[in-house]
Amino acid sequence: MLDIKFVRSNPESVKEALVKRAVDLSLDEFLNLDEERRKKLAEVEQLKNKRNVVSEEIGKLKKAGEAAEEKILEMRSVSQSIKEMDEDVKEIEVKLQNILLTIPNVPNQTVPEGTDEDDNQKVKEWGQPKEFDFEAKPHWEIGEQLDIIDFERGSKVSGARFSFYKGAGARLERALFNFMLDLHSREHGYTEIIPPFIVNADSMTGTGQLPKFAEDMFKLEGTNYYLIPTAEVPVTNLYRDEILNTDQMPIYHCAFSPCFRAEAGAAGRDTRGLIRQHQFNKVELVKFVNPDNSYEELEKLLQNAEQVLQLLGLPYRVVNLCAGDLGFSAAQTYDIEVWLPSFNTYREISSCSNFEDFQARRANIRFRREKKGKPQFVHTLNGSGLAVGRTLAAILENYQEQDGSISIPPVLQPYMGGLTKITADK
RNA sequence: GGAGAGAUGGCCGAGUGGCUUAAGGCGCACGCCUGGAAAGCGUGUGGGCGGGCAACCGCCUCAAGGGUUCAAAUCCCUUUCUCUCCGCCA
Repeated sequence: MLDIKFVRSNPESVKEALVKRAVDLSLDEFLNLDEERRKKLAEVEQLKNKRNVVSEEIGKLKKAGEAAEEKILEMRSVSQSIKEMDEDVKEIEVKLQNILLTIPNVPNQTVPEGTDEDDNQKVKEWGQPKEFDFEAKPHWEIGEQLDIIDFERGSKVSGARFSFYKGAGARLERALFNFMLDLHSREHGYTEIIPPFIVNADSMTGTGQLPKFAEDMFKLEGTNYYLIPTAEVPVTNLYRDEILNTDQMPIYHCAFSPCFRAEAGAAGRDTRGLIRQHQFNKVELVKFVNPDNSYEELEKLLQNAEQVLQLLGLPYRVVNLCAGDLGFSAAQTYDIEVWLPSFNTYREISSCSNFEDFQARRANIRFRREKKGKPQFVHTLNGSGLAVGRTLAAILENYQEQDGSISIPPVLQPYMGGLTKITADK
């Protein structure tokens, strides 16, 4: 959410940002409502002041045993007017809030212009895509042939975009997220969190999923609960409505969670394999930092996520998302894309963003620079570190051998009980 | 799930319709005192919104939302959360 005072005093910058993002939204209604609200507010506050003053007089008159009927009658009608005007103001405020909640964040200065992913700016490439001297198989075929992933029974038991991990596949998944959590908590200074996997609507609003993206999520029928689409939601909302002390900042959390996504607009896309599932595991990195250095923190966050791929020996590239491809809440985002041989291309495996104070304002997360200073909003950042299912897919594809087996990356072998290879016969 | 009790400022805690612009204490900040410190004394000490260049002024805020009243922390209703007991349960 943008600061209403910022929108009021910088309408041109906001309009420019909307154009840059190719979002069709007129600010004029908002600006008019804002002016109307302030006008009515001044009027009703003046009446309330009168009521406060006169009510006190009535109290004194009554105490002194004097008549106060006339003033009481007058105040009765004043109170009625206040009630009506309060309703008007409230109505305007609801409208303003509804608009404000649907205005996306302003992209930062360095975000490249562009309308879709083709305009994203390549920042770096790491590793060489491996040349296979046989035909590289897609991970779903490998998974089925090794009997470590079962898509068919996933469909039977749940539906499309669900799957079972089995045997060495289940163990590999577990090895991956344990490896990631150990790396981030031991080497990178993140405090580990296991959050609730179900949250309320306030939390979804705090991070920006609601009100605009309700159809992307699973809501539990008859309740106010949602399955989380990422650990970002519960972990960012950890400090909702709190004022943090400077000495506890910056806060780094890493969190494991399953993620649940309705994939409403993705019918027909990535229908096979692990790339686009309704449920997948992810290790998420979340930071709460001082606004002064949030962009340094973004670079460090990106490096922490990249490190996972480097240690796993998976080739990847980093792109700086253009304005048109940027998520609703983000001011800047780097995507990390891993090489998938069967797709013959790079696919997103992590998204690292600085939200500046956009989420902090929605979720009301503040801090004080000095002990007696005014509270101000923190900057929040997060990034996948990494999406576990996609990482597993990347390992199956990049580490496949001609005989159909999979070699286990050395860093994972301790997590696999020393196993170095997954073969069909086991 | 059943029965009951609660929710007041950073913390503890008073307050059952107007003398509360939330008592008192703790904590914190500043000052006095001191060679320095402690103790003591004094002053100050939440958040949001609106107006104003500012000093400052006004409004709102006693879990949240509604209601009664000229006037609500206080009375009524709803919701949320916490605690106790019972039942069930990984």
